[in-house]
Amino acid sequence: MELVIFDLETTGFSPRYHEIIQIAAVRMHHGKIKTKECFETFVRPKNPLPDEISELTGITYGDVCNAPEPSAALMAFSRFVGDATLVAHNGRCFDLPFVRECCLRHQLPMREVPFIDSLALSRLLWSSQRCHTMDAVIRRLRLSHEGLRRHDARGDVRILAEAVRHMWKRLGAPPDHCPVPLDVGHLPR
DNA sequence: GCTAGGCAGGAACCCCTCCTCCCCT
Repeated sequence: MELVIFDLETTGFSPRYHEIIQIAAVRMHHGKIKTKECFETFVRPKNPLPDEISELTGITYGDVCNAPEPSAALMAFSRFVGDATLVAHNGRCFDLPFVRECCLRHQLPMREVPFIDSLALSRLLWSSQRCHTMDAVIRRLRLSHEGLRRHDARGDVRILAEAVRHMWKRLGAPPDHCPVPLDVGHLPR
């Protein structure tokens, strides 16, 4: 099973009012993380970066001012994904709606892509726990994020890939059998 | 300064519905 673990940084929580400013992804093949097969791009927003977003993510105007426009960035991301299954943390309610809204806004034709929400892996693994944030998952798995910046998509996606690998293993699922039902997302064609 | 929305779990109630919280930047 070929997985592409991805993460977005945005200017806020609402796909309708906010914009994607960074996309990062890493490929996982048969349960092995391919650290050299990664995708990273900043995305140029139409509106100025809010100060609190720069503080949170470390992303500055200098990072995004000459970055690809959203449609070019998403098309490149879609080519990187290919026929793989997408994975994101809370992607069903956050990352995928942002991608879909961006496609609609830029009138990009879309294709369906299989998708796994790592939130579902966490809820299945620690069903008695209420908190399933990325930080909680990292803490429970005792993962180190030394040298990786949280809230930078490049750092988050590497931590998430490790987390997915561990949760998958702990759930006792073989690398080619997803332990939770597959969902569907959209990417530009 | 505002902004989403589907899910899980609990209360109240006997099987659903409603409510609140969660989760992402």
